[in-house]
Amino acid sequence: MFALVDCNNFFVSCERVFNPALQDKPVVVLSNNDGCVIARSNEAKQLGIAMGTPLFQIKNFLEQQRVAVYSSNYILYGDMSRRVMTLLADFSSDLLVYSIDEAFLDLKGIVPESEISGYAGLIRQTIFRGTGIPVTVGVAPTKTLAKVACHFGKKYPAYHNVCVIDTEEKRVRALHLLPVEEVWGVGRRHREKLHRAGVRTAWDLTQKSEAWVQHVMTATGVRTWKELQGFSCIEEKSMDHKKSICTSRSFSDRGLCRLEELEEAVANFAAECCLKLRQAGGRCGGLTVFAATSRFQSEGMTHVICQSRDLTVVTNDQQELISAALDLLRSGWADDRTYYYKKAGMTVWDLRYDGVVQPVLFDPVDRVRQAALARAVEEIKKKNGEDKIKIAVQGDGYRHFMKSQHRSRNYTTRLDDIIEVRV
DNA sequence: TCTGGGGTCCTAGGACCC
DNA sequence: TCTGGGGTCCTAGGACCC
Repeated sequence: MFALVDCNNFFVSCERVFNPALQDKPVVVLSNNDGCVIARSNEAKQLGIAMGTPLFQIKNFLEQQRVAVYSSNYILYGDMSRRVMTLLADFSSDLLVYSIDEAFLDLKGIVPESEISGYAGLIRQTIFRGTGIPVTVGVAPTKTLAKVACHFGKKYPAYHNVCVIDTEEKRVRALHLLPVEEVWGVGRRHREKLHRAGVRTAWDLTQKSEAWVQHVMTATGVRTWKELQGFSCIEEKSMDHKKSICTSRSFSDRGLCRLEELEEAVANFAAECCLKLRQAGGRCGGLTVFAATSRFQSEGMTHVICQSRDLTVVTNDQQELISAALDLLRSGWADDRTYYYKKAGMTVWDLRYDGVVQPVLFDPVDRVRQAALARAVEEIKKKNGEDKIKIAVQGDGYRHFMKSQHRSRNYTTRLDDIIEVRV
């Protein structure tokens, strides 16, 4: 049996932990740049606020309804997530962190089937007491069915956020009640195709032949189809060994139009990628830099820069990555006219985690000096803080190009932001 | 005026090999 | 007029997830 533990309205719940006045009130959290709604409390959902709604479209409505609005605070959410996952690790040696707010636990051999419901309740209670975050636990023989269980655990209050699918009867009943588009792995495109074929519920999908599912939904769809029938076959890999790492941002207002501004942004993206790479203990064999005008820009005003490059020697050196990223940006820069770039970013790929570096005979880079410098910089950062030393081109202004007007404090990671309690 | 960020997997088709 | 057969590898694009 697998348990899926899913934090309820996670980003909103994080804000509520440190601001109890938000309890029972409508709350939304915005995407970076205060662009879209990406998390909603149940009260906000009841007001009809849809996931992904652009803020500007509902700004007045939010004010009228006295909805509390927060910019996203990923430092806070990331730290709260880490706390939740740390507690979860005590409940199974086989823990798979699936996203910032979800994890699968393999319960095989851990608890007898008759006690599973109680165990799930204990998980819920432990996480809430330890972090203040409410979670829902869904338990079933496959990960996809655990997702189904979790869905119903949230939907019906009588379950008290714990739902177990442990009999054939429960499985069949759950699948009949579940619209096919709610199934994990069925998105918008597949929903349309399935509806046209008369497939409305998860049960309907299981009644189709394997060949039909393979044709309509390819190999991933077949796995979903099997999982719904109770045959476990989705082997989610742990995210420790990512295949690529990306850092990207949108810019506020019209965007950036000068090369120097974009250079500053890209240098910071490269530095951020490098930090993530080092924290993961990896090196990369190549990189891509991109910048694009708004998706909503009228025709003729659009432009996309997207330049990639292999590295001759795998690296996680900050200077080298920043320098390579800037070369790529400049090589894609359009001189003929002015464009307003609304979004830019960088991806590193071909990641290696084995520490093996294959040298080349005529390497233009002095690796020994490079490593010595990187060590010195790292020491300074460790002693004085991550932001205390940087490459000059990173500048100090690029964050001003991004909007974040309703950010909460970093209650759990910054001493100056720690919460005060008066008695 | 304004519209997120970060990932994964699969497949078709092109390029190339002998 | 007519143009083989059997492979592998890579990549772009599509679909999905949170």
